[in-house]
Amino acid sequence: MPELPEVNLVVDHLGRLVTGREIQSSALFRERLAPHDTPERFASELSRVSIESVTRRGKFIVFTLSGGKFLLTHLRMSGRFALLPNEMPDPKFTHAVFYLNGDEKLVFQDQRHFGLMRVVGDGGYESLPEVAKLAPEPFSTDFSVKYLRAKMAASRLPIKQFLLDQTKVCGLGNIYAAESLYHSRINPELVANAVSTRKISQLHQAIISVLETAINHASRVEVDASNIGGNFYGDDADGDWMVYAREGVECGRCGKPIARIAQGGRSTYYCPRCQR
DNA sequence: ACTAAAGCCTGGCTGC
DNA sequence: TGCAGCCAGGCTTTAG
Repeated sequence: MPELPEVNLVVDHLGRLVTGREIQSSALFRERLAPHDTPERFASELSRVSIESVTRRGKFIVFTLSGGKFLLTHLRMSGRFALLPNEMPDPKFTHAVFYLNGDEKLVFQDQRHFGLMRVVGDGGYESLPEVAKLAPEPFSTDFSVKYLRAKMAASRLPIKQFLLDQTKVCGLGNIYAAESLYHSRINPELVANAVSTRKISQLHQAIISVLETAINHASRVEVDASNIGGNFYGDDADGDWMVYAREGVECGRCGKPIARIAQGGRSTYYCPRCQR
């Protein structure tokens, strides 16, 4: 489900709700949520520890715990959290529960079972392969035009699919990849290494501004503690999107209907006139 | 080293 | 109303 701005929102709210609190005990109900841990180890590692901070790297959520431990979480398509009173029954699709001080529990729900958790001890999470190979954070100076140009020069993927590769650009998903291409007026089927230097600069700027706009939008949204999923645009709202999920709708710039094509088994939305 | 396709899951929606 | 087929904002693994 979530892309960088949504994960950012989840991290903000979790940080506000659970930073400084103690996890008294934990339970893992679906083993494959945490394939590196047994339910026993998951429960024992995540008991009597406090949550020092909640941060983000790419689309991973990082709980920094006392004792030098971390809990790395990825929401994938449908993962979300809820902070609930202990006496409430666990909601549908609850795969892990963290019982906090104060008679509240943080539950992790995941309808599609794609989400992942991993308990990390010595060595920290940054050296884990799935984290180490991530591209630089899009708001960092490491994510420069020069960096993007070098990565694009080495890829023969259509630019849309290139943008979804978290080792090349991190934080974009299907929505914001399409939006970034719309704003920089690049055809999604254009091969990455064929994009002009000038267009690469525009794309670089578009990625940052599209993510910033969404994060700003998210900051004005109230989140219910019982549904911390980051879906701040609602299920079928247009959001601020110019192309995503707008097939057939007139382009906001030129009036031509937005088109939808399939790329790598995913839908891509774009304006055939503005994005030649 | 890079790319294409299948796979992981469930549920909601559409069209017959 | 039922049912098949499609779709969904992510990522990994396997095969080429």
